[in-house]
Amino acid sequence: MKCQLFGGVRPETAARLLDGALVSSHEAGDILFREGEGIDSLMVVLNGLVRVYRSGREGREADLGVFTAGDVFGECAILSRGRVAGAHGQALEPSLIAHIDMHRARQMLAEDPSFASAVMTLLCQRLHDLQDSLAEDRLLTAHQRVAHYLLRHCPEGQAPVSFRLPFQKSVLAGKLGLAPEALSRAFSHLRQRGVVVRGRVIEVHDKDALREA
Amino acid sequence: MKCQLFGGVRPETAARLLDGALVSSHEAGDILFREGEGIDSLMVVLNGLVRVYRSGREGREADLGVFTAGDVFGECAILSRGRVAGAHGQALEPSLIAHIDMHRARQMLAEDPSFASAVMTLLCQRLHDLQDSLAEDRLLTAHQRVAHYLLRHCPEGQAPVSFRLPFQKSVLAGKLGLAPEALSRAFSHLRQRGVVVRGRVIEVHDKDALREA
DNA sequence: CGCGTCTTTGATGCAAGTCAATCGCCGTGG
DNA sequence: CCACGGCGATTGACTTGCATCAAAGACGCG
Repeated sequence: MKCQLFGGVRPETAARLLDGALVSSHEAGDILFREGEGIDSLMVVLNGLVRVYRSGREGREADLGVFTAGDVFGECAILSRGRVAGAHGQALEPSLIAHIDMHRARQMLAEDPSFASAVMTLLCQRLHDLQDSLAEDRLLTAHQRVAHYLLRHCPEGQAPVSFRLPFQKSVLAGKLGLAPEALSRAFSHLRQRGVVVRGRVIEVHDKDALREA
Repeated sequence: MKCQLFGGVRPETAARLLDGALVSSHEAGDILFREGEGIDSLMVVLNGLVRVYRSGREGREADLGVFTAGDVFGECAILSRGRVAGAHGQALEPSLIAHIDMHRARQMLAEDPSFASAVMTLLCQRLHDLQDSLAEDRLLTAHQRVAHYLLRHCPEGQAPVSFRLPFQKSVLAGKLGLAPEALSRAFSHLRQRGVVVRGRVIEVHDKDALREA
C-alpha cells in the first residue's frame, strides 16, 4: 500500500503508528462518522471509496472530498478544536479503513519532526485542492470544470488517450459540485470537442481543444 | 498586536521568528505577489487589508481569503511544493506587512514542536474555513450566505444588535463569491427579515428570522 | 460645492438545478 | 437462453438564481 503521508517519515514512526491501527470494514452506503461527532482516529483508506460531505437543508449535500485507496482523511479533526468532525463521512463502495489512534498520532507529531512535516505537507495539499475547487466553482462553467478534470486525469502522451474513471459518474458529479444531469450534459457537449465516453471509459482525442473551453 | 499563530508558541521561538522580520508598506491596490511566483516568507498583516485570489479567463477573479490585522498568510507556499504562490495577493487598503524569513520559519518548525503544532492548527482552521466556503457556495443561495455571514459576525446578545463591516461591501461580496450587485440585492431582500443597513453599519433586529432563511 | 468612487436599482440573458420520462446495462431467476 | 427488474445514465422541458450591462443615486473627500 502506497500512502503519501508516510513518504518522508522515519520508518520507526510509521511502524509505531501502524502497529496500533485497527481496521474496519464497511458496506457501500455506510456512514463512517457524522458532522459534529467526536473523532478519535486518523483514517486511511486501504481499499474502496469514501466521500466526505456536508449536508444542508432539505437533504441537499455538498461533497468536500472523495478518497480512494492510499488516501488519508480525518486529519483535520484530530488537530483542531474539539476533535470533532466538520463533515460526514460515507463509504461509497465496500471499503476497508485503517484507524490510527489519535493520541498516538499526536504524540508522534510532537516527537518526530519528520512526521509533523509530512502532516503539514498533507494539509497544504488539501488546502490547495480545496482552493482549486473553490476557484473552479466560481470561475468556470460546468463544461469547463469537466474539461479540466479530464485534462488533469488523463494519462500523459499525445493525441488519442483513453482512461477509466475511478468511480461512478454520479460521484464525479458530486466531486465537481454538479448535479448528475449536468455532468451528463457536459459530456455530451464535450463530444464535439473530441471526447468519447463509453461507460466509465473516456477517450480524449484532442487535448488542446479541451484546454480552450 | 495579537496573532493567533503565536498563541501557544514558546516565547523564544516567537522572538527568533519576529526579530529577523522585515516590514513592508503598501498602497491600496498594490500586488504583493502573483500566482506562480516564488515566495520566501511567511506574511503577517500588521495593519490594513489583504485579499488572496485566483484569476481566471477574461479578467474574472475569485477570492480565496481576506486577511485583516493579525492574520497570517502565505503559509501554504512555504510548506508545499516549490515554495510557489498558488494565488495572487493584493493589498486592498494601505497596509503594513511583516515578512518572516522562510528558512528561519522552517528551521523553527523542525526545532520547536510547539511552533509546528501552532502551524498545523492554523492550517486546519484554514481548511475548515475553506470547507465552509465551498459548502456554502454549493448549498446556499446568495441571500442565505449573506444571512449566515451576518449571524456569524454580529455580536452576541439579544434582539437589536448592531455592528460595523470590517471592509467595503464589494470586498464582502468577493469573499462570499458574489457580484457586488447580488450582495446589494441580498441586503435589500433581508430588510424584510429585520436587517437594516446604513453604510457599513448593520443592525440585526431578529436573529431567528435570519436563521430561517 | 463638486467630483470620483462605491452602491443601489432595473432590465435582460444564460447557466444549471429540478422534475419526469426513457434508455441502456447488468445480474437474477424462470 | 431469454424475460424481467433495478439502477445508473441520459434527454427533454421548465424554472430559477445570479451574472451582466447600464444608469441613477449616495457617500466621502478634497
